[in-house]
Amino acid sequence: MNEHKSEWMQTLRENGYRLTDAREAVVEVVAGSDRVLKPFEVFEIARVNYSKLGLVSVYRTLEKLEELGMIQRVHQPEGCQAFVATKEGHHHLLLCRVCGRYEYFEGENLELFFQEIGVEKQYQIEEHWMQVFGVCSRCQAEANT
Amino acid sequence: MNEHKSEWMQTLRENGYRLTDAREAVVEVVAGSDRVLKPFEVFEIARVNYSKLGLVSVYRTLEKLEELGMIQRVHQPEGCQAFVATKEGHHHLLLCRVCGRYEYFEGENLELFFQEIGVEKQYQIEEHWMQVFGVCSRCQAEANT
DNA sequence: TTCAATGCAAATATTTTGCAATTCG
DNA sequence: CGAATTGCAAAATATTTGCATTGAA
Repeated sequence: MNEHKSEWMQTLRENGYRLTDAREAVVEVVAGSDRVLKPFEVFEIARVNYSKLGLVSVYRTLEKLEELGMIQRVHQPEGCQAFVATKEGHHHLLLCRVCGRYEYFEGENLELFFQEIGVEKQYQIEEHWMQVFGVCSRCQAEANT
Repeated sequence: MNEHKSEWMQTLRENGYRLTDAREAVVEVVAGSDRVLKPFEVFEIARVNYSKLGLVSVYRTLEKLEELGMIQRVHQPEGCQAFVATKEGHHHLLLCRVCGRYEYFEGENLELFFQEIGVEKQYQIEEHWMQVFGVCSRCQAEANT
């Protein structure tokens, strides 16, 4: 998972941001997670390794990571303040309602479909969000225990 | 648009809720709107006709309308605390980024597609969200003025 | 050495809760 | 009448901002 970490730190530097301990701590947690994380969760986890970390720096770092397209916001029934690492290209999210684990999937002709909707409804389409919720295999297995 | 109003009031009554002036004011605004509305916007608009209305009653009424499936929450880049009237069956939302106007569209084989994703990824699919953003024809026209 | 970045505390913004007064049925 | 609902004020949450201090380059 953490192939992302050095890459993200690199990108931050390239965009004129300094590489601080606080940023590294946040990047490490988010880049290395296979689950959706809320700012406060990132704070709690990152703080284990870097106790000086402040919650505000978590918010500020997440903001930059989102701005640079490394992470994206996830919308869930329980709230919309969680993030996941972005994947190259345009992909869609599949989320486990129980544990928050996530995966990406591709929607072949969806782009075309949305363009057609735009023509039909006379909207100039700009973007689309798609998320699918369910229970991942591990959580299904656990439920049967 | 306000074919909904009496229908919603009816449904509230059928579910054991009382028909109060506060509820009527909120229902009238949300049922009659062709745009996405935030709780505070509902409050401001509804208050014009019913000045005694409190913001808390708006929240509480919206909660009930959502619970009974008459309205649904909309997720947007700027926030996720807006609501629209629900449409029968499962439809997807097309939203104008500029004015907040909304329309529904149908996704023919999408259900099947999501089931397939579930099999492939071994997820037990429960629900999906899809929203498309763009600029509606009226706002496009205005931009050229 | 310089200025971006930090962490704290305080300020905002949003939503929820407690409660006495009101009102629907 | 009695219970559900209201609106206010206060509390709880979540996020942002101001600012003196720290630290990366």
